[in-house]
Amino acid sequence: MDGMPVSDLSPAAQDYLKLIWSATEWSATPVTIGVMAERLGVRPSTVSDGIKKLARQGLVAHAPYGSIELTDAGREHAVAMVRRHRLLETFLVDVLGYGWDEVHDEAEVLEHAVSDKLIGRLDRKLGHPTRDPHGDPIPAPDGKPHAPEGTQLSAAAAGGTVAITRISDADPQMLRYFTQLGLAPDTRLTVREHRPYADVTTIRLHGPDRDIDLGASASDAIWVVAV
Amino acid sequence: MDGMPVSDLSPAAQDYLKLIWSATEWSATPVTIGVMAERLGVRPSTVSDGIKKLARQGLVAHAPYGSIELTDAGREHAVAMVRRHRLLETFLVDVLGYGWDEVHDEAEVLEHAVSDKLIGRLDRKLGHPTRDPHGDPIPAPDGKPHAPEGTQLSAAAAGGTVAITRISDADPQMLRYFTQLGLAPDTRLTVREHRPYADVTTIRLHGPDRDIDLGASASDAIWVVAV
DNA sequence: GCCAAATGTTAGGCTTAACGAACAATAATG
DNA sequence: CATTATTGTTCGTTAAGCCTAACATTTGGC
Repeated sequence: MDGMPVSDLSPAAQDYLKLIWSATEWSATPVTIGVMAERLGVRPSTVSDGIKKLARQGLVAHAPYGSIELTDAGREHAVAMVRRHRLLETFLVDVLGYGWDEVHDEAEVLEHAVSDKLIGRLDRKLGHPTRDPHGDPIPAPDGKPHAPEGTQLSAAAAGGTVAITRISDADPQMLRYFTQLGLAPDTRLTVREHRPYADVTTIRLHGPDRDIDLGASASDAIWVVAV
Repeated sequence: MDGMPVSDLSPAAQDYLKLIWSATEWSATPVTIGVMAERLGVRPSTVSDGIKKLARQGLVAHAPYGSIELTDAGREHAVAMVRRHRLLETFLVDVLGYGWDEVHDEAEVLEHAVSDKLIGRLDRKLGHPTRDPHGDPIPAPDGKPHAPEGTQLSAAAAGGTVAITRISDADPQMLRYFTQLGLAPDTRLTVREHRPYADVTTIRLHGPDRDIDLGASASDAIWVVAV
């Protein structure tokens, strides 16, 4: 139902589609021009122009002043880009020995340069992985979503013992902080308490048995599942 | 005397510099606007503009209507790009299992997208290789040339037994043909005769003991050393 | 050594992706 | 519910990198 490979889109178009898809992966917040502009580090006017063009190409649905949604064709390209990004991150960590906090920016550039053939080879080399180094699901070649699991740490019931399933890779700075603390995918911990007005969640790490206070942005970035 | 990493140049500028360097690697033919335009697949006017800009940046020496030469700074960037290209080709063959005739175009794109850090990791992963899959020398990080060796097959003495040291990667089509024939770096053969006006060189492959006639473009693309 | 052919340069346009400024529409507040 | 604040859109520019067409300079043949 298209024939156009994702590589035929401009890097900017690829970024737009990937961002729209990613923004709705873990929450249902509607995607707006402003949010996109901020995350892409460009001006709203630039995004407004760009979205208009994607709409003309039938990749997004967008009425002026309305919110932005992917069409089926647009979603297909977006998922292909996410697959690229996550396979590349996995490669950088597993094969080249990068730290999991160092891979995001590198993958961000590479994802626009690799061919479908290279992605296929990489997938084979890596043993068809289903999770990237942050625990994010890697979509299959056909775009099947690899259903995500877990809830944000900020929403996990106090007292429960959980394992980290994913950590948002949006902020490398934060990832380095987590590394220092010993927080990574598969780390086990107990949720001790949420202190609502301080926006602080206290957790206890298993193993070192250390207590850690996390602010809202940190406990929103960590996804856990009960064990 | 620079500090500017090669990644700060535009992809087009990187291509120009790499091409100028490569053109003089195996022969002393002066580089002209026309040659560059043809190899890059763009119009001479485009190259003329581009070279003027590189001259302003102090990366090439070029007086109007004159020939084109790299400055020391330009050479540094050019060699860095060649290093990237050849390490990437080696990676694609050694790690991802590409055929040596499939890697050129992929590397051509990737070389503009990888970081210096990635190149360093790749080099280590590959065991600091000194030759790429075509037998071309991989410059060291400091730009030291890894002295080339051998002569073109077209210039090798008839009757001599030689080993292939490199095969120009300029034409993937030709590489596929060579693969079919069993010609690759390290292949041993005997030069039987050069027939000057037919522009044909006859060689005998060791092992299969097969005789092969090669035209001028083929016997220019193959470099050999006496064994 | 002159003139034509080959080669190189300049000038003017096009496209993409960015910007800022001015304007339009929607949302929020009193 | 009117007015202000926020958010989104349009429009005119800019910078790269490409193009074509017109012009300039070399080079090579006779």
